[in-house]
Amino acid sequence: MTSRNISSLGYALMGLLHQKPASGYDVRKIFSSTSMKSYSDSPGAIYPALRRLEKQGLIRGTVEEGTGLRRRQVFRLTPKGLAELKGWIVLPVTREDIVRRLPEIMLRFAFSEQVVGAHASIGLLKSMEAALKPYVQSLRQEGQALKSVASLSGTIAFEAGLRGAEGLLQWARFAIATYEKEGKGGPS
Amino acid sequence: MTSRNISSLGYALMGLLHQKPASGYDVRKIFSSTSMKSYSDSPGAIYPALRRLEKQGLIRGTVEEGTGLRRRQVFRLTPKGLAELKGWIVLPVTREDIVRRLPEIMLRFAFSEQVVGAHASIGLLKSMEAALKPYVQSLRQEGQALKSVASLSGTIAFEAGLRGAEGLLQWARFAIATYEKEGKGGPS
DNA sequence: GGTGGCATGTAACCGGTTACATGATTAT
DNA sequence: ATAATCATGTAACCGGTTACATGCCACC
Repeated sequence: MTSRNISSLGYALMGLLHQKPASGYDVRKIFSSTSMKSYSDSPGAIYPALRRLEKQGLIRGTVEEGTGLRRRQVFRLTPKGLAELKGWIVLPVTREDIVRRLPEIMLRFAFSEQVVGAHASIGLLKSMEAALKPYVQSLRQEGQALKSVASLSGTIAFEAGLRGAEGLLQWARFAIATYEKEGKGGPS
Repeated sequence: MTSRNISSLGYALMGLLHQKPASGYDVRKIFSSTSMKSYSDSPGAIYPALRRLEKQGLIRGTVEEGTGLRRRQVFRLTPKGLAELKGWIVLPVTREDIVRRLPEIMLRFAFSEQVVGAHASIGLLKSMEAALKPYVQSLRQEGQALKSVASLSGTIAFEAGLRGAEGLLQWARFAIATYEKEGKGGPS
């Protein structure tokens, strides 16, 4: 049933609203001031996206009155929205995700612990690792073939992509180790 | 004069056509089979993009006949297209580029040597390094502030971004060193 | 009384995604 | 014959970008 016609921005908004109910303006400030700068803070993107989510029953906006300022509409995640958000987070990670939608994967991981729980975070990380391993492998092979035909700048640009993927794999392993250490010594 | 209404895909196409004249189908194969998988190989994206470039006089298509197959239209970069491509490649790198358009920057670098020359490659790398240094700096600061308020998965996700930026900075320095070594010992 | 920040919105434009369609040639 | 591959295209849809518009409040 989980309707999959929600953009990356839509999920980012739902994740934020799960942490804390907020207005469109609040969200814009978060996007422009924190490390979520990769998302647009333009009103032309955010307000329509909030309306769409509301129309789908995933969030609900209530007008706050009497605060002295102009009317402010605060949005909250609905139970349906929470279910949708959870479903999105626990999706398995494909190679296609790694190649073309890495920021979205990172967003899913960033939200995972608060929204679904630490077990989901570990699950996501292992899924990422599983997708990354053969990907790095294939990149290394492709790199060998490339060296003989491409320009120096082409080869070095490819090297950046390879290093990025290798670094990501190392990061995933470090993250898994961190979580599993946490699980043993930490709170039940 | 350089018209800046060209999408990232448009420049990718021009870069490929500079290396070697090709048909839309050729380009689709390149996108789907090489490390340029981050670009879409869908005909609905590529053929209209080629038409747009042709309408702007940046590329020119000629129909190849008599090869036995169906008609094949091979596109070539025009002088105007080459100038546009060069202008795009040597643009300075901004922080905004790093945060939101990194793949495009990498594409510019990959093409730089063949299209403009090694001096342009070095210029791009130094521009990247200059943009990256303060960016990594600010990320580190933000990371400190984040640790106390975010969830573990949030903190670790941020760490991935930080490592990525640090790795990129190291890569840029390695690339600069490679080019400068090359310049001394290599061919005039 | 004007500037700047708070807060929300809309409309035009553009380009990528998806899906469908077509026709020719080569291999089985 | 017919399936697969070569090769090109189009149309609907959707959402992000850009730019503009509005109105309230606080402060100087």
